[in-house]
Amino acid sequence: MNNEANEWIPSYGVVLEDAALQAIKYPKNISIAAGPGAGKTELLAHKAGYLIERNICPYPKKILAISFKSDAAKNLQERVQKRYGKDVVSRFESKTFDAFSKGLLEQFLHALPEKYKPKKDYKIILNERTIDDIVKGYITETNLHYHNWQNEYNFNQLMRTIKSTNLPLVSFENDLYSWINERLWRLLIKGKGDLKSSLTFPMISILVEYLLNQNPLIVNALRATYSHVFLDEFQDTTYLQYNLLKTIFLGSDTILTAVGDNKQRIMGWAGALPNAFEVFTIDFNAKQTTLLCNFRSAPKLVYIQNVFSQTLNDISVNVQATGNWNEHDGTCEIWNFENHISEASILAQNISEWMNEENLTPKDFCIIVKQQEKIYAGAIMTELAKFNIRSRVEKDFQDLLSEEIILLLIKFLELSYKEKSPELWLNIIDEVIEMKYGDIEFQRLNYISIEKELVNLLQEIKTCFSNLDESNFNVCFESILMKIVDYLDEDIIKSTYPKYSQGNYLNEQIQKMISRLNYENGTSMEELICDFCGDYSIPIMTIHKSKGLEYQTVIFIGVEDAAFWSFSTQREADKNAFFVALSRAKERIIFTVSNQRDVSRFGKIENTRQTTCNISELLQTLENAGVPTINKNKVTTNV
DNA sequence: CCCTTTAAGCTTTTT
DNA sequence: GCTTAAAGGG
Repeated sequence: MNNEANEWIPSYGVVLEDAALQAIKYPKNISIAAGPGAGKTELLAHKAGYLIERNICPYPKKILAISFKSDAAKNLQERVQKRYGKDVVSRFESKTFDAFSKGLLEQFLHALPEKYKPKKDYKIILNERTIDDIVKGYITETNLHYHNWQNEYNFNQLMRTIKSTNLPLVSFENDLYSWINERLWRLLIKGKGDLKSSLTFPMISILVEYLLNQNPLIVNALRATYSHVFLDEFQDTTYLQYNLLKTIFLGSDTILTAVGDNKQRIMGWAGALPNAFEVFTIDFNAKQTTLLCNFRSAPKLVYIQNVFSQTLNDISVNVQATGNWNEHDGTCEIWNFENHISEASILAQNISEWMNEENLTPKDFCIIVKQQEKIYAGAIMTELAKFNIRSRVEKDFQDLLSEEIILLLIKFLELSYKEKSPELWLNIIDEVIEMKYGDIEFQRLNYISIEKELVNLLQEIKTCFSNLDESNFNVCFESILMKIVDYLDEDIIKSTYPKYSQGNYLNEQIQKMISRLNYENGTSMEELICDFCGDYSIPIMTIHKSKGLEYQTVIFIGVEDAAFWSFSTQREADKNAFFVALSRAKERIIFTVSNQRDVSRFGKIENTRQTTCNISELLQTLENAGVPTINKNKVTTNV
């Protein structure tokens, strides 16, 4: 067996470094520090393949993979499918922490005591601000100690109280927050009048934690279901999530694999544990290992990342650039400007030249800012437009482009102009069969009539689009999308993806999509969809949104005190953020600094460099690694 | 009405 | 840490 295990190699001809192979085969709890570009998704996908193919995760046991973002969860699921196929992926559950706990709550709702049992059709509260109105609108009791309590509590403090609630509920009349909190929980769990039973995701975690503590049999069932658990982006685990993890798996035979990078811990302000890996290693007696390859960045950039990572509060290892590179490949420079106007025009000029000389497309670039995309990238968007280069703030599209219904609609629209793509055709047919005829036996399906219906739909889409009333685009396009929704059947969409049953959510997403389409007279369906998917635009985003992504060229605008305002209080977090931005680039990264910038949102041009937080420490580290600072002030521009 | 104090926004995910 | 609007006091 041991011998056999040593001979195992990853599928698909993928080459993994030794440390990764060891981590895949290690039979106990392990934590893996995987820096930028280390191939963490690939590692987990192959570990899943190894465990299932080798029967180390024996049938009918499963592997559970928990991520924080739905994109990451989906990505991992798809990678396992791609590398190891249906048999492996059918026993691999990749979901987000919230999806996992929501699933548990719904599956075991009956086991909760009546007073903590939400209604079956409870609503999810995403926007916590609405809780303020609920408290003021629905809690009518009076408190002897706080006659005017509605105006005496601090909203953020109340949010913290909710998230640190221990069940069963206790409340003291003379403790304002516990008093409100108890009433709020009861109110939200059961609803009142026209207020439906409603929960936030942190509340779901707390309820599930309580449920499991009260019902050891459910815990045992979970332990028996999952022989292995993968934890992705582990540095971002919150207190609630970690507790739930401990409640379920601590002391069990289930083997845990935690992957992540302390150096990319940028969610601390949102409640991530300060030392998740440390705590995990101790609690679960886990072995620690570190991956040493970077498959993303050119050698010079990896060198700079190594130097920078030594200034971070984490064990520092020298990572090796891996791939088809020459020793001197990679460009990193700091560009200094007098003001944001010259900065924008010089950058746009350079981007245009790079596109022409190196045959790059907009998607090879990314403009990253610390925060407030429209303020920091506003000027460059205008300048790029003068070169006929499109750019867009990706935030407005990212959420929409990860909505299941939007992805479905896009697929149908794509098929209406890509008639000769058998891959897309089969993919859609598969999906339609699963959604509409999932419970019908394989042999009894009438493929011919299913295909015929689809052909009819595509024909209708084409006819409708070619007869489009150009002055009334939104209405006409909506009718096209509604044809697809009708074809799939709204009720079936809602039962396949329950989130669309909530309120008007489905329609809202469709309306958002229509409002973001860039139609001018004569735009073809293909151009419309490709544009919507971002094929023609340079993406503009914050560091947080860029995490996990990579680009040939990265432009970081505004390495200035005014942008890194939290640097004096959140030094580590901001340094980590800077490291995340630095490590997005495959071949070239330019950092810009401007003496003046329009950052006030009220049209006041301000000095952005000299305040008290003094971010220049970061630039100094780069200069020490040999990064040149280039003064771009001499160039004359029309201001 | 003017002055001081206080709070919120700034970076965000999740069915 | 900095900016701005809202709220409270005299």
